[in-house]
Amino acid sequence: MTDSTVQCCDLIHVHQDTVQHVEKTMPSEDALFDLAELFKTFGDTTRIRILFCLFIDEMCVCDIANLLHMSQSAISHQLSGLKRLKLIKARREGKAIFYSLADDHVRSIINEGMDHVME
Amino acid sequence: MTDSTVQCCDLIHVHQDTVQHVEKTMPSEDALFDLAELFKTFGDTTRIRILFCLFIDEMCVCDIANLLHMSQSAISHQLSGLKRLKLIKARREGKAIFYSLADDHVRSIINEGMDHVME
DNA sequence: AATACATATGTATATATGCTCATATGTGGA
DNA sequence: TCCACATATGAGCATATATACATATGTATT
Repeated sequence: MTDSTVQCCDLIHVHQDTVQHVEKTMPSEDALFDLAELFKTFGDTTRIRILFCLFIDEMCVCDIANLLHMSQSAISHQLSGLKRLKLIKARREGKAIFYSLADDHVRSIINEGMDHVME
Repeated sequence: MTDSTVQCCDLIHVHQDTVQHVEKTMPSEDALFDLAELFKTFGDTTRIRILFCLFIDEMCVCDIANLLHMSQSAISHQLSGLKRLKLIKARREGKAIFYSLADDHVRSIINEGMDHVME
């Protein structure tokens, strides 16, 4: 029994080739962290609703707050997180700051999830 | 100014047609909840790593626990959540219970996310 | 410069969540 | 039936997080 063979369940279910295959295809710790952070971001109805708003058009903070019936602070905090992950971008116009989707990848990920939920 | 026109930012940025478009395309509360729950599930490195294991082959609980160097209890708890969302399915074989992906949709959602993270 | 407005941000709090530990359930063998 | 093994599950704890509240920052107008 080698290091990469896992002994468990009284039998050896996971053999060396499977273990190696898993270890080869398992993303790096960094990639796993980023991936989890991305999905975690989509894992909140407020953020998803914000993104659905931006699917239609760019909007300023109070536009979104009004549309979603939420406080300016709550929306601003969430926008800050979305911006940190580069899912949205900001554009200043006078006193207002308009947010829009950074790229269409966001849309396709969420649509992919929606397809699964709706089926 | 009608009900569906939002007054904010001293100017009316969001006009009636935009508001209506958003309200039309915004999924129902139930759909938003399910969607968030789905992404929330992918938003944890343990669960993502479990799914990456099952991408390769079906595995029993202690297989996964060994591979991921985690406790049986922790893995079992997470598998329970994944099963509740019908992302994985279980098959009993004697004392062991083998888990596998419920469908390939899971794979495509995660791959879509991975594409975004990796670019 | 002073004020008003739009947004950002720090802090606090309530809730959610992931893991551990202990224990229960289910299965097969002696 | 008794025991060992694989898994499931309930409770508790530590951490993470979403929002509210208060306040700071940045911009335009007068």
